[in-house]
Amino acid sequence: MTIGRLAQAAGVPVDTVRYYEKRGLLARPRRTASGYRDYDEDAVVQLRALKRAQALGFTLREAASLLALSSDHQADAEAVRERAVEKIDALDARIAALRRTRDALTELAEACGGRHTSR
Amino acid sequence: MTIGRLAQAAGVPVDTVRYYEKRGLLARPRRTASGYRDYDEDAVVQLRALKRAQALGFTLREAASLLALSSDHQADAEAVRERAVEKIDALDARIAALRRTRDALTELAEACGGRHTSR
DNA sequence: GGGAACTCTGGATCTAGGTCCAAGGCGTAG
DNA sequence: CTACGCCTTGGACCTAGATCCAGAGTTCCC
Repeated sequence: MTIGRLAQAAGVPVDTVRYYEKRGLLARPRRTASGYRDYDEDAVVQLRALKRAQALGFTLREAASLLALSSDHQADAEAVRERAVEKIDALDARIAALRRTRDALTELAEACGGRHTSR
Repeated sequence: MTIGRLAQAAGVPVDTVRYYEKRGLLARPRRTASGYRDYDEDAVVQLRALKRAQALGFTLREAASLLALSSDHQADAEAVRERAVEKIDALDARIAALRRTRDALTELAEACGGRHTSR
């Protein structure tokens, strides 16, 4: 699969794929005899996952480390588990903070004669 | 209160305060006869709130618009309520997405012989 | 009154995360 | 074989969000 097809499949510009490779966020693909990058289906999955994590507010570096976590098959399980637990705690903290903001806004909406049913 | 004291109180560099003012994210303070910015206590609260929202992953512009929402006393209540509800929906979506990521990591941790008790 | 510490403005510089050429080499349909 | 579109690299350029000067004026404290 050429870079153009990968980009299309993942919904990102071609330049972005090359940029991620340069930053070390995406594995370097094989090359064809003529030097073209040659990707497989896994690359689409990885690229989509990167973009998803990024949309959640992680930096690219963080997003990459999240992905690396689940695909690192040679690290020993205990180490992976530890890093996963750290990430989980960080996520919990963020979720709690967002919830507090949400609740503050709900109060505001209600104070404005709100008809926004609390979920 | 001088810019230095404000910065200190809010835990940000002085340059950042001036930068926020230039970007229109922070109200322009009065000036002393000699031209020094002169802030009151409200500025500390505002600045802290800005930083808190930013830490949650909002851009500065978004953070400012969140704050504006609750301190806009001349807009009519209904309009404020509508905007608040929009923000709430966006927050809910983000919280849900973070929770999905969190759950995926929990599974991973458990697959690694996890002893991380699910909360 | 002297000096350190603070403030002013304007502009240069930095990182992250992209986006956009230019000049040239492939690949493929007709 | 020729077009036309895709691919290559390198480097310029862009926005957001700061951070860091320089050169000059102001305040504070002993």
